[in-house]
Amino acid sequence: MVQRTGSSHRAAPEHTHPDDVPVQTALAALADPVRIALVRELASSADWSRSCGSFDVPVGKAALSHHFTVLRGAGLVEQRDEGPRRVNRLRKEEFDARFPGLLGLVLRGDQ
Amino acid sequence: MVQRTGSSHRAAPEHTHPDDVPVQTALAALADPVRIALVRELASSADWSRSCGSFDVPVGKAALSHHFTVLRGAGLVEQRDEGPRRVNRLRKEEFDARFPGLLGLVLRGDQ
DNA sequence: CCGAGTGTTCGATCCCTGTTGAACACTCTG
DNA sequence: CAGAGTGTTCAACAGGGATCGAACACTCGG
Repeated sequence: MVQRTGSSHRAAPEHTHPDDVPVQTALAALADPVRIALVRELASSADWSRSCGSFDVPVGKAALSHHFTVLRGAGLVEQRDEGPRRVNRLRKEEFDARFPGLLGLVLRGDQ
Repeated sequence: MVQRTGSSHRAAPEHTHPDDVPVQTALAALADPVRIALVRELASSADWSRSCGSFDVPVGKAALSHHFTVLRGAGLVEQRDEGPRRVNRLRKEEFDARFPGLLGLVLRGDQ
């Protein structure tokens, strides 16, 4: 069996590199409880191991899809299609190179 | 003549120490163009040298007053009454101790 | 004591963002 | 090819935040 992981007929999600993200956009993306939860949960998981629906947040899938769009637009998350689901990866290195320390502040989690 | 600087009959503004500020609040406070402008302009001025009305932002004084309330609530700004006006100080050290690097990211100003 | 200057508060408005349910699109399995 | 699972898009809605003008409070200088 061939592993066609990554070559779907679906439109690939649009990504924004952290280098192209204004500070204000990055801050706004992280100034939301649901997205903070997503980023934290994502940080404590292996890359590409979590599909969008696998997160423990109290919102429907429509809102969830919206939040991932925001995270992508802020250069925080990279997504890839794997069969029927869309798996995620936190862009730690790239984002930290652009905004040193910012991600760390959010992940610290001391309120 | 006596310098009564600081002892007015006006209610002193309520301040929040950065240590008591949640990350989300700090991020939300900085995720606004007007407040970013205020913080930047404040950073390039001497402490207590700027009154609220002396900032170059395109909003009326009602909105301006609101923004300073938000900045105080995020532990970013300290205010003191000097006669008829309220002068400001950016809480660089305290805020940076609580959120290392965050203020620096905003002050960098590379979009 | 009056007036100018400064800042806050209040009410109203507007817009943006987060949310939902429903419909749709795509993938894989039987 | 039907159906289950996953995620996006759409229209609609609600809530919050930013904004303004007006009224008010306070300080200082004539």
